[in-house]
Amino acid sequence: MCNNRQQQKEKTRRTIIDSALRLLSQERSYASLSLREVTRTAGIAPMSFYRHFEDMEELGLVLVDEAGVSLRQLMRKARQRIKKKGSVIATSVDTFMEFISDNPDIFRLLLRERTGMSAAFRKAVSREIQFFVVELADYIQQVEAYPEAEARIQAEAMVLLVFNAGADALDCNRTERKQLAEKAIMQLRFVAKGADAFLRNHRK
Amino acid sequence: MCNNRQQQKEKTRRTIIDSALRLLSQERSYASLSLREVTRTAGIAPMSFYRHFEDMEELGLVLVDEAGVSLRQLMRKARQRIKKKGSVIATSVDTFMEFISDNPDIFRLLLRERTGMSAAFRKAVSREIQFFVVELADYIQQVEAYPEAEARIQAEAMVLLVFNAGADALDCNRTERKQLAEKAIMQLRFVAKGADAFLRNHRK
DNA sequence: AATAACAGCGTACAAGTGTATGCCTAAATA
DNA sequence: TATTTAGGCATACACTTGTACGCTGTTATT
Repeated sequence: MCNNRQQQKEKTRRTIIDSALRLLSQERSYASLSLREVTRTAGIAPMSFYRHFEDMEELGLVLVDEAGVSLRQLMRKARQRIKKKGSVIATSVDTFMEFISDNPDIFRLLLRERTGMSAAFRKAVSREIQFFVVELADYIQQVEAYPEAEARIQAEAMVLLVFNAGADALDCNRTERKQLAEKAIMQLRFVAKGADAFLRNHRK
Repeated sequence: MCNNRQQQKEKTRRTIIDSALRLLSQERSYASLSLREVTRTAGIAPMSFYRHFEDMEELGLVLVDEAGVSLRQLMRKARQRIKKKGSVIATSVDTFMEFISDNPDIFRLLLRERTGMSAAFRKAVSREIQFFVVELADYIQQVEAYPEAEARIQAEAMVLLVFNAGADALDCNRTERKQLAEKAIMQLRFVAKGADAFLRNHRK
């Protein structure tokens, strides 16, 4: 019965992960976190870190994975809401902003560290964001019947705008956040309407 | 005649600045640069740094200023070209990409470190980028006669898209860069056309 | 010509870092 | 019950970091 053992290990593993996230939630870049600092706030000895992760880099990639899971939850939630309510754009942006309010730490990792860091890290982050883009591009292709390439380009623009609004919103209060959301919604409408007009013109 | 003295000082000051930029051009975030590392590549003693800058932070802000100067040069060049050639969007994006090719180090600072770093740093960077936004918003207001708020929102979207393309282009070869430019151009056209259609609709 | 200013250097130190080694103890296996 | 396994810890080592102090030698001022 190797249960108690594994449970304990998993528990301290989570402690490490949560500690890193907590440190990240202050104004810190992941690159500036030291192994010792993480173990210190986790309440374990520095060397114990290696029983769970090879590197700080490996921990970082795990954090990105966690963020990816959250992102997919977010997509699911947005889809559900869109089915009920009408406006796709407004619903999506609001859902996104709500998620940022609820668990800001994990989003900070993706949003603020999308650039910087090591190449492996950047690659992992952009991979997670690509899920968003592909999903949205599929949706656009399906609903609007655009060519794949144009749908993709439109989706990339929209995701970029939303994520940027999210990054700005991270350190804002509720009312500022609302303004940012409205701005993003308008920008997305520009893109959507523009793509529509543009492709309608060029379709023959 | 206090000239030779000042000249020499200015010279090593530049050496420090250039060394920092050179280090930045590799895959490094500014926050990860150490004072000693900068002085080492500059070929001076660590303590000599303090004869020129208070801090690494102060050096960082100087670098941002330098980048700001480059940005304004870029704007001037783009305006000149627009007067001669036609397409505003394509000319602007191409000019931007050309500038990134010519002096990538200074742009890396703005593009890649737009987020992250200290609050003072982020503020300085976004201030420089705001110049771009304001300039573009003015242009839009003037040419298209949009309300100020909408012109601003449109300008922010466009600048974000261009800068993002620039950031992606930093580590690309010529042909990839060309593709990114084309993508950005299309995205900007979406925004421009969309804003047009949107505001035409709502103007009654 | 005498003096002040000052850019730059070498040394030194305290604090922080990653990690190698080896021990301890409780759980898992035999 | 005896033995192995493995998570966790303390110690230790070799670095790197920022910066305080005092000294140079050259330049600028008087």
